[in-house]
Amino acid sequence: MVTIKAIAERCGCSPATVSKALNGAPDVSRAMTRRVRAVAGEMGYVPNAAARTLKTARTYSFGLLFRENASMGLAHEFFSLMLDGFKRRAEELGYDIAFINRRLGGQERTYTEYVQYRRFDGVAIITADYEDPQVRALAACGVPTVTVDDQFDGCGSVLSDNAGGVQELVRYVYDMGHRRLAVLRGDDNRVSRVRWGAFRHTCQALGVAVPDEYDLQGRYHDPEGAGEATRQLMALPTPPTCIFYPDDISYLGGLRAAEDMGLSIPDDLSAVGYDGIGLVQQIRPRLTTVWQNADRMGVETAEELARAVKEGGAHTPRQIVIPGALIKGETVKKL
Amino acid sequence: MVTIKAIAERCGCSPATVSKALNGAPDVSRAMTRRVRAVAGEMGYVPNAAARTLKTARTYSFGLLFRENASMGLAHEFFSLMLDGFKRRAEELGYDIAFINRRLGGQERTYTEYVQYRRFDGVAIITADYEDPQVRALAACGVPTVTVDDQFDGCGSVLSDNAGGVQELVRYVYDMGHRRLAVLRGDDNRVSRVRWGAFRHTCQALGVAVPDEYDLQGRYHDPEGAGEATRQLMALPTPPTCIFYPDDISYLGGLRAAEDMGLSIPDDLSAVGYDGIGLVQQIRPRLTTVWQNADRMGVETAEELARAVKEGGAHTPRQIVIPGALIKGETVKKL
DNA sequence: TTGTACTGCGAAAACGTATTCGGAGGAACG
DNA sequence: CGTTCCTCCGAATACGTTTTCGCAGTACAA
Repeated sequence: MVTIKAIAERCGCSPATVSKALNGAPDVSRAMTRRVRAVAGEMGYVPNAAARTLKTARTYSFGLLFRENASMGLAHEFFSLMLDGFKRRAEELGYDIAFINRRLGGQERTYTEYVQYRRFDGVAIITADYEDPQVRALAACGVPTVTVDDQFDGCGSVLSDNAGGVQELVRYVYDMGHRRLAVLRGDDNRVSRVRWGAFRHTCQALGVAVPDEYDLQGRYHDPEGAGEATRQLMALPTPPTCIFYPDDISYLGGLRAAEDMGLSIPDDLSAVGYDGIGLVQQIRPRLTTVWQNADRMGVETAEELARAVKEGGAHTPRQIVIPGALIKGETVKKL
Repeated sequence: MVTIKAIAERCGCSPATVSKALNGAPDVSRAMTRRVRAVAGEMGYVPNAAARTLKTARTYSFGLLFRENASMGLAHEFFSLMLDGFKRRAEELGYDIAFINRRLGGQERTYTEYVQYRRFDGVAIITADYEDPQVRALAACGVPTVTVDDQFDGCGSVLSDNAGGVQELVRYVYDMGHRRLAVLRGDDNRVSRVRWGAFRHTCQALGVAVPDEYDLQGRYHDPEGAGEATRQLMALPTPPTCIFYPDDISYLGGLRAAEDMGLSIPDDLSAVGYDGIGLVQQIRPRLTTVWQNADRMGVETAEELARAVKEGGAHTPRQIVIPGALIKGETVKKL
């Protein structure tokens, strides 16, 4: 490995001058700068990140925390698109991405300790379990942090406009003539509560009553559970005319269950999802759903994080809300 | 930030002793070791990765190269599941994961330079464009490397058993009575060539002739293209009885096209895919396809990489082939 | 001539850790 | 008592870089 010391010898100058020349310091002559850079180039010099970090206390890299014990994790298009956007924008801004562990030299440690060990400039918490005390500790440990789809004191956050999306979706279904609306909720977390609140609120504003038996607790990305819920709903004396599934994947379970019962979507039953997953849009009937702008959420996460790092203590964390878009498919029948 | 020097003062010993005690060196007494560790614990000591790396020339982290200009990239379940397995196993083995760029301090550099900059202990090339000269240079630069679904000299590799999978698939379709088999190929790369070769070879062994008009060049994960190909094939004077799509997602395009033409799968046309994506298995008719064990491929990649790092020059790179599994769905009709 | 200002460079220290080597002290042995 | 051996610890050095500060030299003005 060639070091600045070796370059200094070849150039007949000191290592200090080499360092300054390579970094474009003003107190080195143009001639010297050119010479140093030429020699560095021909010797194949590559700086040493560890040495640089040790000296400057900066790593130019972001730590990324993904939930671990999740059902889908990375395999969900929403999260992978967000990661893609985050990674792309962070790299444009000059930051690298590394995953955050809780393992450190064979031993189990906390996220916070790991982040201190690696000296990340900033931390993005993309889909962790926000109830986990370790996650909360990490968000509060002083390293610039941005959370996605949840909100902590002192941290920036990027939030999908779930309330707006649900409202638009409910209004659309209402406008199509539906009055008997059933909802299947996802796992209990902030996103679910926001969506459910928006659902109830919008229904109320429209004068639509939602009886208890139309309001079911379910899980995200659980086609089997959604199928079971669908059977249960359609067996009621007065079944709903439209079911709000917690997400596009769960809807697939509902679709299967409906077919098994001899019901056709949308002729016998209307249905909507949430997420706007590209793959699901490929199947017939095309699902009416709300598309979440996952890529842009990742991009905004990177930008907010970069701002937080750059501005340091002077930074005022922002709450960034990203709107989605209603996809009018073929699964809601005009009544 | 508390350093070993601070611990040394509190313990009344030297930094060297602290370092040795924390690392479990044999030449420090049990009593001293206990005391140092206790003090380190109560002072909240966390080692500094940069300093350690500078001294030891090891980072305990793997660089990960994902293709950049891909249509899907991370958003494909196959790759995200593989990444998940890779990450999980690597962390169990004590390695962290970071993405590989080609940006370094604002400037565009090569992958190789970036890897040298970060001093990764090993590199995994998961879905890069293997024709890219930069990728080939990285694989040849001396850092322990494992490639997935392609093979380079001197590097370990983890390969999906595409030949075996295709062969099993073709035989199954043949056994179901089909003799007019059409194939839509994916983008031109090693995997496609292996699959196509296995297809031709198996057909030949079974005495099935594949006319040129049954053999189409297409792309991966391209439902529109697959739909177009399907229309083209079904417009032939003697259309095929079964179409081999390059992957599960492309099949969805075929399914739509068939429905548009008033054809029912599998009654009027049989179809098979490749990948075994969970989401696609949720839809009716359930697709007959070959499931690839992406998680295990990721795990094996991590293990082979760890071996290569551990054994250093003495390591003999392995070719690890991971079998898939035929999923007998409902899209191939018994003739 | 003296004084002032600016330019271009280098010596040296520092970041936090791991490792080598030697020395002090004690125990065991002849 | 002298010798050898073992245990435990610390001084010193090195890893590669950045940064501060001072110095020499030159230019310019008074």
